Amino acid sequence: MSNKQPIRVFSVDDHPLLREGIATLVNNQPDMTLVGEASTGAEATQQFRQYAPDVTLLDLRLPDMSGIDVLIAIRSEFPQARIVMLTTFEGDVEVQRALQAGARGYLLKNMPPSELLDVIRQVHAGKKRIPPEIASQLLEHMSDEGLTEREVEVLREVADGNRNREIAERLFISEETVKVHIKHIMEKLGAADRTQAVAIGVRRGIIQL
Amino acid sequence: MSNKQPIRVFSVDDHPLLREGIATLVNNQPDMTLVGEASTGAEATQQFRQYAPDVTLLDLRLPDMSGIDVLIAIRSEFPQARIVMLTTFEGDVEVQRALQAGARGYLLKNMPPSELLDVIRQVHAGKKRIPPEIASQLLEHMSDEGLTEREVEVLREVADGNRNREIAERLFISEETVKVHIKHIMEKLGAADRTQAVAIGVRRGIIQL
DNA sequence: TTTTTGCTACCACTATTTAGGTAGTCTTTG
DNA sequence: CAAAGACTACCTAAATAGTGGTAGCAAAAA
Repeated sequence: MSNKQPIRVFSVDDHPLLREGIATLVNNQPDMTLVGEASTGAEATQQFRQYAPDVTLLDLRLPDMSGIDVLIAIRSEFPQARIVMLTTFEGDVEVQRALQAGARGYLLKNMPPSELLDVIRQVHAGKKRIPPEIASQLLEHMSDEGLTEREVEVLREVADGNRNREIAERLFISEETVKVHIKHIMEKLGAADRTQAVAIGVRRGIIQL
Repeated sequence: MSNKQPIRVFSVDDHPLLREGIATLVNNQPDMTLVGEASTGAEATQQFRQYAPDVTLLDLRLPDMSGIDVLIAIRSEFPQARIVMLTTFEGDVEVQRALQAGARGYLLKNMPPSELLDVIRQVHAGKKRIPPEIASQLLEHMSDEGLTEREVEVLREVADGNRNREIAERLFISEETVKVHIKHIMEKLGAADRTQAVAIGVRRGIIQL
């Protein structure tokens, strides 16, 4: 039973050097082959159809679109697709959304290669694999249910240095309503003021600067 | 004259996958050899003495210390060291400090491998090499001379959601002085309020969340 | 259908921030 | 040594932000 088909791996990342590293690593494994590479979301969905990989390594941030959107696009067409999200850092909001969207694994790019190989094998075997340090982060913020769409929108305006009156004009609502939104944002994020709300929002990946 | 010694390259980065990619790429060039790798600042300075590389690729963010501090440490011992900074993103403050500290090149990690090889060869030949998109960013903010140490300190406190009174207590100065600092910070960064000052500070790499 | 959630809006009041100016001390630079 | 920059401090006044409570409406969920 040692003559199984190798795991067909597909890598999507806009860092050529990192792709090169993944390629070298994967192709050095007897039970894996890298079948394709893509550097944008558009390429990714297109090449997925072409190569039908067993496991896809998908960067969270791509030049043309969010990795999560790519994930959703691929899974809407291939619901059985096994996709592992790869990212440089740890905004827990993104993790949560990725898992809800059907990611089978989540990896930080600074992890040892053995970890990556392990996750590929586990995910290929049908399991899910999320590293404990990420999982614990998730649990930590399960309680504070996320911001609503509108609240995120307001938070973005706040981060741009707009005052409440300006935000009101830009979003076509009253200044009082803006205050209400900001109050809720601060409550949910546990922020003392709007500035810390922005800081926390960035740290958690709710908004990006 | 085709039988030159190969360029001895040394790579310092805490991302194993990226190091693997660099290693593969460099070792595939006829005129280069990778002579060593390090993943922390401590390892880096130690191994630099050991390997005496021609060109060093140094990540800006390392787990134990800033890449700039490593740069300074190495160059204080080996002033002729040719070091290229590598980073994922573009906070122009860091670039400026790295160049002032004697970096010979500055590269974003998402650049094509050919660019990396090009920079290695140019820097080895004694030239400096900064990509135009980074150089232009530098010029853009040359005018607004940077924040002072104290101002950066205050900006960090602001980002933590502290009010002026709290910042005053934490820094053992009067609330009025805090106001003055924040006023100067906003002027220098071109921010409309403290919140935007934090946002801009993060974007420029002055502070990190 | 009743309940909940999200978005909207207003009021009153307090707290905080921002803008403007002046000025002393110390260190670094020319 | 004079000049410049950095840090400190105080004052006044206006603008903005934050707190707390009430409430209507529509859509989604129970």
